[in-house]
Amino acid sequence: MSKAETILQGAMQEFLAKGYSAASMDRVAAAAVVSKATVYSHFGDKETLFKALVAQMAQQRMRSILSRLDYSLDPRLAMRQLFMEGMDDCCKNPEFHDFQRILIGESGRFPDLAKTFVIHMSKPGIESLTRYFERSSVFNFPDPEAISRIVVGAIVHFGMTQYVMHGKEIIPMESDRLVDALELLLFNN
Amino acid sequence: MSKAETILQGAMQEFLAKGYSAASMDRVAAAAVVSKATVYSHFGDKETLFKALVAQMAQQRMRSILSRLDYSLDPRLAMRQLFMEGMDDCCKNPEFHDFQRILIGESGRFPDLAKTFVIHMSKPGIESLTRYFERSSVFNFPDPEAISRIVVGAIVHFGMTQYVMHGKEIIPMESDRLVDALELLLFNN
DNA sequence: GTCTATATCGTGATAGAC
DNA sequence: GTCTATCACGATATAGAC
Repeated sequence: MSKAETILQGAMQEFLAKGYSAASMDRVAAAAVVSKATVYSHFGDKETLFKALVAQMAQQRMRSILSRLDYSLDPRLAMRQLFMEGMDDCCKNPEFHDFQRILIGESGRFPDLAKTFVIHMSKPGIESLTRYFERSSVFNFPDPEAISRIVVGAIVHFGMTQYVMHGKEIIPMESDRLVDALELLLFNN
Repeated sequence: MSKAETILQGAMQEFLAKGYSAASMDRVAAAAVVSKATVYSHFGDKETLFKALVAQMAQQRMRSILSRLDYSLDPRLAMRQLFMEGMDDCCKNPEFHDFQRILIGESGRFPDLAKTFVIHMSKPGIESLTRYFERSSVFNFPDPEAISRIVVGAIVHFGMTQYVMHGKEIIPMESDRLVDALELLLFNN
């Protein structure tokens, strides 16, 4: 593994755990088992390192979201499968929870990072589902993109409330119930 | 205005703009036009001040969410009105965007604050809409609470993507389209 | 390229006068 | 209760030896 990769890995630990401002370059170096000067020679400063890290994480996540839709399956099954996988992504992945925390938390001071996330994750996700609605003869939505947004929003927000915001015990709900309800709405029972 | 209120107002400025870690007690004192020692004499330390501030903001927001549902209206109109108001809350309110950023951003290190938000805002919102679904004879959802979550999630996530995450220009969409689509799904045409 | 050692500054928090 | 002045610390960033 190259030194730059090692540093990024150390940075991931530190930034995901502490957020941008509270993260310490000392601890980044320590986690990467490298001197602090080495960190600064590879990435110019804290902000640059942070942006490189987020770009890398977004890229990794992007792969997993593409070509999730199986056009050969029965639409009802294809949707169920997609919703389930989306739920797992949003719910069973503590590292992704931290990623959301830091991205949203810093979206005020790092708007470009937030936009990168929207461009590489939200947009492709919404668009591929929209295309599926348009192409499948089962659906006849007057505004497929709006429906797509409702579906994605419902799933993402569920993971957000239950896990990122620790609402799991306060307003408990099995993710299957949300998937069933989505199916009911989309297929009109 | 009492000194405690003055301090909280200064703290709001600083914390909403910078987040928890990057916020400076010096600047809080400066914004409140008070000495730093005065801040510390009223609120013991930075963490306590932060929690007091979030509690106050949550309480203020809570009021606006209660009793939003008009049972005397035609369900279709009542829903439209509710969705529109929810959209405005989530979209047209920069201060709320910052509030979401900080709450979510710090939900890892301040889980109690996140839970407070869920208890006082998410839960009542979802429950009151669920009750409406249950009581209105127009709807016959097998799982009203799940439907309620879909609706709330779709609206909150829309504001999140378009405004908090600056996706407005990247994946543009009028909020009316989402409201129309929600109506279509709920009323089954 | 990588290290050790250091410069410089802003931070949270407090002591003590009034 | 409120101020001024200050402390001890850890932060980002860099200089210079190897």
